Amino acid sequence: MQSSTPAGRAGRPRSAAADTAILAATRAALVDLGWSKLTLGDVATRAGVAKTTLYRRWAGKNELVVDAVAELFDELELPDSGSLAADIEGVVLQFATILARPEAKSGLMAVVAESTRDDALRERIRTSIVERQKRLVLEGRARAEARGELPPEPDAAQAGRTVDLIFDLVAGAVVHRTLVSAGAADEEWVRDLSRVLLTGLAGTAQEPATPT
Amino acid sequence: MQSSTPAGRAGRPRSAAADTAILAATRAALVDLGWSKLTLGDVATRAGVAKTTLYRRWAGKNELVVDAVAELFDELELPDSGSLAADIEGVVLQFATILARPEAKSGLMAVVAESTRDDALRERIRTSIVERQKRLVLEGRARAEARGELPPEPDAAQAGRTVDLIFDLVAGAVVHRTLVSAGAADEEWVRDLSRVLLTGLAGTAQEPATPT
DNA sequence: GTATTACGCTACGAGCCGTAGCGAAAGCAC
DNA sequence: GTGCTTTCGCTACGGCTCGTAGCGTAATAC
Repeated sequence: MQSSTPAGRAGRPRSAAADTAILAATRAALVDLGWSKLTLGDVATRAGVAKTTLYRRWAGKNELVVDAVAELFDELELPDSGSLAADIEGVVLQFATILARPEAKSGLMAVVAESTRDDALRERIRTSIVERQKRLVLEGRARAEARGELPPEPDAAQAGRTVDLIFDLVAGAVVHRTLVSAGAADEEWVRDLSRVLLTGLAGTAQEPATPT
Repeated sequence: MQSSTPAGRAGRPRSAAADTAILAATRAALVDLGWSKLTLGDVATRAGVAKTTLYRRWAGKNELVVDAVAELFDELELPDSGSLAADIEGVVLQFATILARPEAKSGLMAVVAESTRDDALRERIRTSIVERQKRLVLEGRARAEARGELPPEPDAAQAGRTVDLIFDLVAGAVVHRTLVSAGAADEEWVRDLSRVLLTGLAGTAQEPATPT
């Protein structure tokens, strides 16, 4: 591990404590004020740093909030529950729990909205938040195939498309449920969701699961 | 149409032309500037009205953009295509087409983000945009039951939950695909989506393609 | 005609933005 | 230790947008 001066740089190193303080202050400000009323001056005051320090490290409000929110999603893990349905329900519940926090809600959606007009920002969101969680889908599918719950997908292109689709489907559903419908993504809802995902609409009224 | 003076109000009536001009100018400003750089002064100039006129009709940026975006989604219709899969694909493609427009993307997501801290705004979004489209799910399910494609749902509470779930699932998936993954919600993607919805994950590889 | 309301215009204080400039502080190389 | 380099805190600034107040004028109902 290279120390705080990675590449022979001389001079006073940047305070790592300031970084964490700023990101924490950003999340606190998101909770108290929301996206629109959040000002960088206020964040700097909360973090105990000067406003200029903040501008030296982040280009603006968008990038700062992306980094502050990204840390929230790093704790996501795929529980090994023994069945595909339980795996899905477990990880979706984790995701819903994170997304229920006010700093995640207002922050994430706001930067996504901004990213529609800023390709660099969208890439930052994808690499630091979204793409890192796609591993959960891949891992879940691999486990399900090993258990015999899902047939192996021979076509690689089709498999990739399916992974992307599942990811958009699950993440989008939780987001829409939480933010737009303003409903709780609780265990009952997650159970219904996993049932539809596994058996389809026709299977919702019937007895679920019973994998071949 | 009732004239511009609905209930015995005296005095000069509000210009209906100004309303449409303002909403159109708002959408144009969303395309040119996006949400964050959109200013009410600019919208007023584009619409050819005074800034004070704008403030007399809308409380702020949020409410204005909700109304401006809501008009985009009124054209949604459920095509009678003869099968549930085709119905789903048709209406999802319509939704995706609307959401691909820049004024819909940036405007809708931004107000949704704001609504996480403003209950009145979220209600406005739900009543003027979201809830009105839930009829599509209800109508599609009714048609599918009539065709025998879906079993009737005896439990009313369960049926309501399923409708909400399907709505969150479909709308959320299209939004996530379009905005976060930055992929095209084209015919191929929609076909995959409807297949997963109808047959579940296990069915995706077993009965592929179904080439038209 | 008269009352009432909407409209266009101007002007204003307030707040935030993003940057510049300065002196001081904190490490690194020697 | 002595320098060198970079970061830090602080202050100040022009510029922009906000949302409102005030005024005279325009348009309609009675």
